[in-house]
Amino acid sequence: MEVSDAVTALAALAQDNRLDVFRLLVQAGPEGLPAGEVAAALDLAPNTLTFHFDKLRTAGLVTARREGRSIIYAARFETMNSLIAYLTENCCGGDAGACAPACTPKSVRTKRARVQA
Amino acid sequence: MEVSDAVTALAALAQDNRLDVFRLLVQAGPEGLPAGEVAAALDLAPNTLTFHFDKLRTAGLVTARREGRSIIYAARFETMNSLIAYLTENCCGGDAGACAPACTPKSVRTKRARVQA
DNA sequence: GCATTATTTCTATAATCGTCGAATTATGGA
DNA sequence: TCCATAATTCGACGATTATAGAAATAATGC
Repeated sequence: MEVSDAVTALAALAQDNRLDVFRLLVQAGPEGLPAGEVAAALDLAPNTLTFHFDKLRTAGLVTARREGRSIIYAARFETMNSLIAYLTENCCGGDAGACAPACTPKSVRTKRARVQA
Repeated sequence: MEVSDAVTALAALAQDNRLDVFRLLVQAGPEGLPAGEVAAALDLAPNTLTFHFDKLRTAGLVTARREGRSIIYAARFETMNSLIAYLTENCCGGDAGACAPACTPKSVRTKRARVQA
């Protein structure tokens, strides 16, 4: 992931409502949610929501597809992966392992020797 | 980590120069770097740099201490950890493991099917 | 075609952002 | 003390942001 891509993704997530939107979409899973449902869940005006969706889509964090009258937005986990990977690398840059522990989520175990640099 | 803290930290990193500053400080390690050295390395005006340091400090991502005439800024890995942990959790919220592969730094292989990046 | 629903586009606005020039504070050395 | 160095504070500026109201577009059913 490029620096500029990281900045774009970070900026997309650096706003209350957008972070809420993204978390909701992550929770919803790969099938996503219609824009209207997101609007209802988070109590956001439809045009405001479009504005935020645009930011997320530009950052590659969500996809949009039409389904009947609705437009379904879904989280793009790949991009989120790349972002976390980027942050992890840059966080651990000089002092490897400093951030590694935090990167072991819930049930998934890697329990491997961390990067040594 | 609270949602608002995450937003603050994300916003702090969501800017080219600030992300560069933070990466430089991470590279420099726990001892940190004098502001002037950062300014020289990234070719930033001292007052502009102060502005950015303030954002990073407010987000808890860096610390500042005076040493003679210089003020030494250092990355706070702890906060970065919390941020990555927060993102990892919220990224994998509905679909645990979806982001796990990305959290394995550099040379560590999981040899599990991984989400395409 | 017309009405309804779902979402976007357009226009406007207050607030915040990133940068700059100039002045100011703080420290150390002659 | 006076001077040079290091960083901050202040005031200003154009640019971007987040939101809102009104109108426009797209899809569906009658």
